[in-house]
Amino acid sequence: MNLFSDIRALVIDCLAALAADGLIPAGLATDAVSVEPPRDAGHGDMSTNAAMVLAKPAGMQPRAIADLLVARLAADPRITLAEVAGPGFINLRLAPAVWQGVVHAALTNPDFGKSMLGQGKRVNVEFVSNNPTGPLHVGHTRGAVFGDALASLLAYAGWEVTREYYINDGGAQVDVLARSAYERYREACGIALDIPEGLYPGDYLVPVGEALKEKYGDTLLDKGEQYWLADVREIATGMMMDMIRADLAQINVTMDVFSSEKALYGTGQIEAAIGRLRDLGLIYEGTLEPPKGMTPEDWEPREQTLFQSTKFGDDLDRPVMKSDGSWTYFAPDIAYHFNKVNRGFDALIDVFGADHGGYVKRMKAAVAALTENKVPLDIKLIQLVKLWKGGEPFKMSKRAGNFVTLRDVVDLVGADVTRFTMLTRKNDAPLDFDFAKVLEQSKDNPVFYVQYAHARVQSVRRKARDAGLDVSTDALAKADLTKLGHEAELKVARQIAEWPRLVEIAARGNEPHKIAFYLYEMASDFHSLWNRGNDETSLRFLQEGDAATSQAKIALISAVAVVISAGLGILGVKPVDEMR
RNA sequence: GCACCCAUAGCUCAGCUGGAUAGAGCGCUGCCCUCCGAAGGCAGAGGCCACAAGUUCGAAUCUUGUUGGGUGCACCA
Repeated sequence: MNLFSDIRALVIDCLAALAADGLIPAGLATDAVSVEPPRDAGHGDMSTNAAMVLAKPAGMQPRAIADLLVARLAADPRITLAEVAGPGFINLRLAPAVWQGVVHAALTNPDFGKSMLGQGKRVNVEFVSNNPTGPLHVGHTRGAVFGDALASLLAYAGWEVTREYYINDGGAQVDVLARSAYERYREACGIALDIPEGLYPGDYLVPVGEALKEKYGDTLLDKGEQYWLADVREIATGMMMDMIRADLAQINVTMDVFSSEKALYGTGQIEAAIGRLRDLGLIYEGTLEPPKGMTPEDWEPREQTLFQSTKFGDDLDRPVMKSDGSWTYFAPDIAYHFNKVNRGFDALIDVFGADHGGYVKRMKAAVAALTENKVPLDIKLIQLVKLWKGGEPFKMSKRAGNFVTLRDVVDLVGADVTRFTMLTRKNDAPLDFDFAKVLEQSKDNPVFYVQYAHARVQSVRRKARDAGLDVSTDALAKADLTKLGHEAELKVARQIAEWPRLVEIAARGNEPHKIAFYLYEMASDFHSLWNRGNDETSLRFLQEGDAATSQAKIALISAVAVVISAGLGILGVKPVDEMR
């Protein structure tokens, strides 16, 4: 159900009919024909650029095509007015019944807004994916919220989505974790704590130490790490992953799949992935030039096994094997992406922190090479979150680790506010998060404003029901929407009609923030329509006309609530029914 | 030195993959209540879309260059 694609289909049909009649050349490409809401509502409900984009290939004046097209379009019952304007736009005015149909559909069709854009294809969204060495902090939170909302958006737009977490447990930092946990184990055994430089000091490892004490007693004391490192690493990473899962649960993020980097070793998958690149002639032994302008101090030329990523748009070829013969971090990453491809995904999305920007080209190059450009990889970079409180930079009271964790944020403002706020910016723009402002009950706080709109609709419905109006879905579905005619009401109807289209636009660009902005606009349109004071006066306003009019009004605002609820659902925010 | 991201109203930011006179909120100015929710409403001022070329019917949007800010740049993940 997308009014804009319906009307676009109509335009295309009319063009075909004109071609069939020999009035315009046959076989013109119509890809560039679009139907959009005009910027200025005074221009009509919709406008199409068809005449302008076809003028050149048809070898005709835009005006001539437009005149022909207008005549055809006007014959459709949905169109009440079609006229040529400006350089060749065709502005369309739609019949009231069309808008009523939209409101009706929003109320009665549970799939209103959903799209088949994804055609049921499988997409893998990989996000968070941080090292299992500690709790999630604010930066991870933004990535988590973004990835989760993006996944929901794509699901809503017709993709089959897998949410995936890649556990970076193969590198040196999990050894550091194990050593840090061992210090906590000693502490649990009654030995004074003295954490060496370079280890993780966070007190979140205290329970790990205790668990180790529980399991091993004091048998690990005074033993070299060759005796305990592997076991302690296993237990510590396991507990860290439990903690991370619990952190994610705090903001209602649930992963479908956890993949482990470590688990790739020894399976032959890395060798297979690199082998495939080698078969493609993209692996060679070579020596890289030092980067100009900033040669590292310890630079020495060394021969490495390199992947020819420059063939796929990277700036340098990248090492997959160190000079000592072990894999670089890039190799398992290639294997992991190959693994995802082999699991049958039609598209891959990675959500990275902005500090991994330098990694994007090589990863895309690897996937492009492995799949011969068949499986697209989109990488979304998440910019930093700056924390504030009432306009002042926010500092957490000192805790172990000295960073603000996901739990800190959720404790202060709750999961819903956290999620919505994190989505009020494009992923590639820095985000200001002000603990005071996000809780403010005012118009310039989008979270509140949207929730308030939803709550207000529910409140009006309750009051109307108590006053004896039938507000059941059945009754509203039959409401006579021709009673709606005020400009503010039409504006709301137009905004509702925009919803399915916006979903597709947001999904096409992997941009969930557009949902948040849309919801704010929807709320704003609703509030200006319903500027009738409190619920009591709202009710009186409702009852001003006859019962049919009242019902039409309720139908309209109920449709607003349906759309807001759907949008919040994508963002992973629970709509509220009552403001406190 | 190279690459990536960013640059839009005084402030914080949208801007629909190229559309018409560039939008919103806050702030500012003026009006509307002063008994029912002002958490409002109406109106207004405010712009060289960083700069310069190019592409075409048409550019904030695409290309190239310049300036200014952020990030990252070989055996760390």
